[in-house]
Amino acid sequence: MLKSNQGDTKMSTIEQVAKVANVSVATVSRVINNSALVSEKTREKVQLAIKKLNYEPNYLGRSLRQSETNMVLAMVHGIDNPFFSQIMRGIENVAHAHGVNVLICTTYGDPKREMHYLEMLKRRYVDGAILLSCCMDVQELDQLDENYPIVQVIENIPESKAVSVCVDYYQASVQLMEHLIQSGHRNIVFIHTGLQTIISSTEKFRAYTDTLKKHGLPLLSEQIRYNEFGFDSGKELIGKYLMEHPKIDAVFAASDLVACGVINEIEKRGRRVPQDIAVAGFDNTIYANINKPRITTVDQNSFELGSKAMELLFQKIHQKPLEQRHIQVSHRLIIQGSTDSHQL
Amino acid sequence: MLKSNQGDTKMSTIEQVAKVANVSVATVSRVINNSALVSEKTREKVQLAIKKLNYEPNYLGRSLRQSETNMVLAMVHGIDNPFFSQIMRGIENVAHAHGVNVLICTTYGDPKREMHYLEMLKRRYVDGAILLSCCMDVQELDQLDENYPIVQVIENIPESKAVSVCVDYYQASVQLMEHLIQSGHRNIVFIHTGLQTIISSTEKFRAYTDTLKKHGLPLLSEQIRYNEFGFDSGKELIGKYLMEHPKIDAVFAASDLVACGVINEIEKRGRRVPQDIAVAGFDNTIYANINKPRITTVDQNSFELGSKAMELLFQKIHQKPLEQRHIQVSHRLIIQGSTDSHQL
DNA sequence: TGTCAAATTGTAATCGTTTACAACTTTTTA
DNA sequence: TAAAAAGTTGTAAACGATTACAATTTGACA
Repeated sequence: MLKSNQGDTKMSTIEQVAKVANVSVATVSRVINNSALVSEKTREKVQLAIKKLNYEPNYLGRSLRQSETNMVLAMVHGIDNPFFSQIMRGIENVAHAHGVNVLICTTYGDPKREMHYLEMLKRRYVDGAILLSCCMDVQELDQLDENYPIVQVIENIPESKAVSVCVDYYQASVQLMEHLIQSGHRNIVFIHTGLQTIISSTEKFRAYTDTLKKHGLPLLSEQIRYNEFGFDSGKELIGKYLMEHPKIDAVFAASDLVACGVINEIEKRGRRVPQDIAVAGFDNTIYANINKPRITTVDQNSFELGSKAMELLFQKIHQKPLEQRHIQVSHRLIIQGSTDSHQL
Repeated sequence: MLKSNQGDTKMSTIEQVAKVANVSVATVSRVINNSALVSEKTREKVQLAIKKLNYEPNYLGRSLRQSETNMVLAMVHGIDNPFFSQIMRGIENVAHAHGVNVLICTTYGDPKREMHYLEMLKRRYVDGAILLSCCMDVQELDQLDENYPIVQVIENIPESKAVSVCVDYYQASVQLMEHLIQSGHRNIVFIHTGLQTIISSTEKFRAYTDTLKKHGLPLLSEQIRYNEFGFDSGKELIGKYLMEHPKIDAVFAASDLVACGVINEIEKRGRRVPQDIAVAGFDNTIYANINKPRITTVDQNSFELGSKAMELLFQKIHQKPLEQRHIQVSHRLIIQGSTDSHQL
């Protein structure tokens, strides 16, 4: 208990510790950073004083002097996406191994909030940032990248010069489309709910169109702008498509949660999944496994996405040359009941 | 573009701005904080210099001097709980209205990580902290509370003196239990997966036992220690209970995701929900609405939980006297298909 | 015992801000 | 026109740490 604080909660400083221990502040600093050679006797004296005053070094002073904070920022859209959560674990794992704290902040796709939090980077409150979502344009991003250590994960802007870590969305989506087509589906719709500027969306869409063309199948979806990744937008969009194209027999949804919404709406309208309409998602989150039937999806190796991104960020922070600017992580197609009735 | 940086990315300081504008640092500072009276002419001069040098004030210096950072910490178990996500929105809403940034950090129930992040509080990196989860003991929490501005939300330790914001878990759970009993269920099991020291768990359990006793019904569950809030632990636990008590006809699960797991396992074993076994969850998250059938649950008014908590934290930070130490937020029982076959 | 090197400790500058106070202008007032 | 008041600006001391560099102590050795 802090009895020695004599009722006063105010923090003690290195100077007070020095006074109590009857040494100089330099010596106290050396003890704290147990780096330099300090004699055992003085070390003990100082440590006693630190205990007595309940001293904790002030990071602001330290960081100001050393011009590094040992903190990094992770910017996400919202924190309720289990896929992001997995990536965060990868990021945190590597960061903590280096004694660095990870701070998460949420933008909800609002450029103002994004700017607000990015000021932490500009104003040296954190050493670098990992962007899991980004709502600025290419110019802004490039300008940021020129001046501060940043790394993009998953939701990157392809035209930007900034470093990024991703899976091969195109290949993964082609595989998924091929699976649907091989299962006999012909009228496939793509339900996509991210921003148009985002690679994870454009690449999926490109794979969708290319694969359909290759097989001479009808292209039912157009690239659409939409800002939500949710259950309800999935419901709404499939509803619209079912009106336009009643013959739909398969759906490629850009995320598992969207796929959940799609399935919910399809069943509400009296059609069966997968017998009448097959549905596939993306990300391999808990949603894909809670849903009945389980949803066919693409696993993105999210832990590795996160750890790789953090490693790259460290390299940028310490100004080490990067061997490659764009890292690709492997993916895996997981076929389950929502597209394969044998697995029900 | 930062051409004026003459290729050097290094940050410019207030001193350089002062030199370029041909004024003193004090004047520059006054312009930045547009507080004191500065003549229009010099203000323009200074702003020009700021633009020219692409100057951004260093928060570390400022915070060191002002001894406040305008940042607060929100400590959560993990970021993948949609319920937490809602609370965060409440917190952020109030914080941003005051120009304060919210930083989220995750502990995953690991006391070491918790301590690690709490150092940010002790070392003045943030002005205060909101704890949405906490794995320290009462003594540690009380000591923290004596010395730093903290507020607990939902997962609080009841014995602690620290301020907290919660719903009335006891009443809410009693309501839920009464609903189950009125629906004709007699063999009700409680599936609980938080730590024993946590009020949201103990209060639910207390309501469970009290209500059963009141109606002379058998008490099938014992308070158990368990550290996960997940789908799989729900499956595992209900599996165990079904072996011990095959006559179970209702389940009260401590969270929606656990309820999902429970339902999944029950159906896997060939029983129907709600006809054979009714299942209720807690928190009113997206999980409760994705599941088929939809899950009966308790809405906790999560946005208000968050905003109230942040308001309290501001009061503590600014050392304003608190009118009450414990704030209660209203809840609402939501009856859906998992306990009521009329709603299927 | 005196000398020198090694080990330990202290002094003071520094990081980038804010701000009390002093100093200097300009304007107002008698 | 001089004095007082009001409006600007500058000087220098904080904030709390780290770290060259200098100064001191210690111990070994001849």
